[in-house]
Amino acid sequence: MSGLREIKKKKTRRAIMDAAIKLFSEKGFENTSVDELAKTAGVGKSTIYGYFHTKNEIFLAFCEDEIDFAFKELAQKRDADAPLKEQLLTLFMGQFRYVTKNYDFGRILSREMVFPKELTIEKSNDLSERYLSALGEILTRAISRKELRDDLELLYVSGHFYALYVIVLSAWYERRFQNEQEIEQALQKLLTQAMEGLSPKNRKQNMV
Amino acid sequence: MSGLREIKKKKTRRAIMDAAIKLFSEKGFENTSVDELAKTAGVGKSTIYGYFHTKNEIFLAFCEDEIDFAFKELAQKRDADAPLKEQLLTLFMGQFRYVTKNYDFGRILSREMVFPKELTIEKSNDLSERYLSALGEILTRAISRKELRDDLELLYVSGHFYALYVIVLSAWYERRFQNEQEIEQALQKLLTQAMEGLSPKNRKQNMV
DNA sequence: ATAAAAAATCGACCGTGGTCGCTTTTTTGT
DNA sequence: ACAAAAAAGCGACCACGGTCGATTTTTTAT
Repeated sequence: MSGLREIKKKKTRRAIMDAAIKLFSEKGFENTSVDELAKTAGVGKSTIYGYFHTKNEIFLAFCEDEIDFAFKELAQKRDADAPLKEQLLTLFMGQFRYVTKNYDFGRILSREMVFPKELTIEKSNDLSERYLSALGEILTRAISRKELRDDLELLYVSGHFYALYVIVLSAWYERRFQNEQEIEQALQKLLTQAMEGLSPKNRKQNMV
Repeated sequence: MSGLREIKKKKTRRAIMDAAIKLFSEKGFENTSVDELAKTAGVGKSTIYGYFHTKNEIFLAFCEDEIDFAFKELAQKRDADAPLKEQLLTLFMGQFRYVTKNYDFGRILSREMVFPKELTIEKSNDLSERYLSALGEILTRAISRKELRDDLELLYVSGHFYALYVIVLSAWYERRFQNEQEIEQALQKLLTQAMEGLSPKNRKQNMV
């Protein structure tokens, strides 16, 4: 038979992840060494590297779980028929709060998601995909409500909004904003700009 | 007198930077160790840390020089009265080419610029400032030519465009695009979206 | 000119992420 | 049932980034 090996692998992986969740949550990513992780998981150090390419990749796996949770929570409280801008604001602010709950946590995650290293591209893309599909869903509904142009590629619209979120997050890490409120205002302005357009030709009324 | 100390400091700094330029260019950032840097510069290792907080910060200083050069070059060949979109495209594609000349180089620089660590925030912001002011200049002229709305905060418009550039760069690092041409097309689409707006209300004609 | 204070320099040292070659466990083929 | 092959596990080891305490150089004050 051949199941045994697979079962053990699952178990080992689980043990590593459990150790990661415990230690990262307890003492943060940077203060947890791989040696410690190995010891806590009850495996050898190189065993860990048989399951993950780098320490950062362990972190991404850890985030996957977390983000899953955060998204579910968000999905619950979000109103699928609220105005687009409002929904985007809720989504992004939720993510912002989650990501910056811990300063370093957010930076590491963002770096890895936005500018991944070769080794972590795969894991990183899993995460990005999740963002984009959450966005895509919101946008599709907005299109059908005629709140959004329907002549564009969805991915580029998602990308556009996502870009604005990323730049605001970046500004936060550059210390251009001090608090959540400033972030929200900035996001608001940028979203409005995106909707109305930057060219003088198009702007008219932005009433109903 | 008191000049002596300052003079020596200048010299030491220069020596470190020269070593950095030499070694980073020769063998790349990741393959150059600080020990090596110290030896080449003819100083002790900790001396280096008296001038820079981290290895990454040395890298940023190195980039400052490089970017200076790249911008100057760009400024020469750019046509200050070309259509806005064209100028932005030239600027961003120039930066893209420069930044991705070496894969790792670009990633490290981007990470540090977009999501800086506390220690490197200052240096990182110097660089961002340079981008934003280059952008600001182009945009100001575009506003006076009525190519751009004049009722917005300049920083937010710069930020908006910069965001689009960053997201395209990110997509490149995520391997969503294969070559320069795809990058350019994507950038083009996004810039157009930004100008025309994403709301169905505003879009009309985009002729003269 | 000289001594005390301040600043700069140094390399031995530390903890860490990641690798290497060897050992143990599981699978496959007969 | 057994041997050979393959996979998974291991911890000693390495190279690197960064720190520390002691030492040297420069400045300041008298």
